[in-house]
Amino acid sequence: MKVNTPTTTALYSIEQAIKAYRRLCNKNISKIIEDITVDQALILIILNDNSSLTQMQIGDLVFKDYASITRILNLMEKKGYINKGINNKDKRRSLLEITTKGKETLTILSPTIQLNRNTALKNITEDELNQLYTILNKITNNCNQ
Amino acid sequence: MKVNTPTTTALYSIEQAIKAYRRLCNKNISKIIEDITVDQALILIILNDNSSLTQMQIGDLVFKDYASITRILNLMEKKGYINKGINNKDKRRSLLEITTKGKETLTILSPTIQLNRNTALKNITEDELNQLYTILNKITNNCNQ
DNA sequence: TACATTTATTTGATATATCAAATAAATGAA
DNA sequence: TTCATTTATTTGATATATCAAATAAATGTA
Repeated sequence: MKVNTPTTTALYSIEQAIKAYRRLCNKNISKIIEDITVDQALILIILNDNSSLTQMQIGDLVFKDYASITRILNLMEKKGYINKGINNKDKRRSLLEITTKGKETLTILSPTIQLNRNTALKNITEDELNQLYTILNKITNNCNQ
Repeated sequence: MKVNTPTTTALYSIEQAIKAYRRLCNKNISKIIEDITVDQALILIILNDNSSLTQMQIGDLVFKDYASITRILNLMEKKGYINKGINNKDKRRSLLEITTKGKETLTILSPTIQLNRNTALKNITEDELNQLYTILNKITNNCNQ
């Protein structure tokens, strides 16, 4: 395969890393809580830390299409992790809040989420993390021009 | 949002970068060829450069589940980009080959694929690419332990 | 050879990704 | 106020992701 130039391997390795990380997260999370996905857990964290976010804001935070957010939130409501009402100040918007079950789930998952991050970043220095962050941001900006 | 430690931002930025890159690729590719996706184009490149790969090998190369490979290849065959026969040496395996249409498509797409890579990596030095590659590989290995 | 095990691919079920179009509420301008 | 435009969310259609289970061919072993 002719994919061994720095250009191609770098982009290739991004895909590889994120998939390995997601697999790890999914595996460890589903060991603890059966019916929640990594994406749903992340949204739960966001809803727990921030009040009165719109679905669009959530989508922007997690880099997901608004259509995906609609569907993910519907599933999360069906499973009792969140409540979805209507914002009376602006009836186009929904009013999202985490339920008690959602908060409890976060408490239970919290060590696993931390473990996943630590596992992924084992033996990587803070310097390297900053480099990584800087370079990836350049790529993101380049792509979003 | 409390996601501003180096640990979290780094992992977060991987997701962000790969999504931005995929969006860019999809947008530019679909401008040229209507009915092909980035994933399909990548598999086409691989099939063009390598003969007699199994579906599992392709899956390993592009970090995809074998079930996904089955479905993607079926779509690609339906659209005439590849032929899928049976390997008579081992009848469990399929015999994959790129069609003339597939090769022509690659020729047409080749400049766009190169442009996408160059766009994404504009103003990033080879040193940085190597750093990126090294760090991401560490993450991948950490996750796959 | 006969049977258990392994390997390659497929299928089913469910979740997410993406684009386009639809819906409905809010806003701006005449 | 009225109508066009913008904004937030939803829906439809199709592609991909993921796990588990099914299928069928190949291989190993008694």
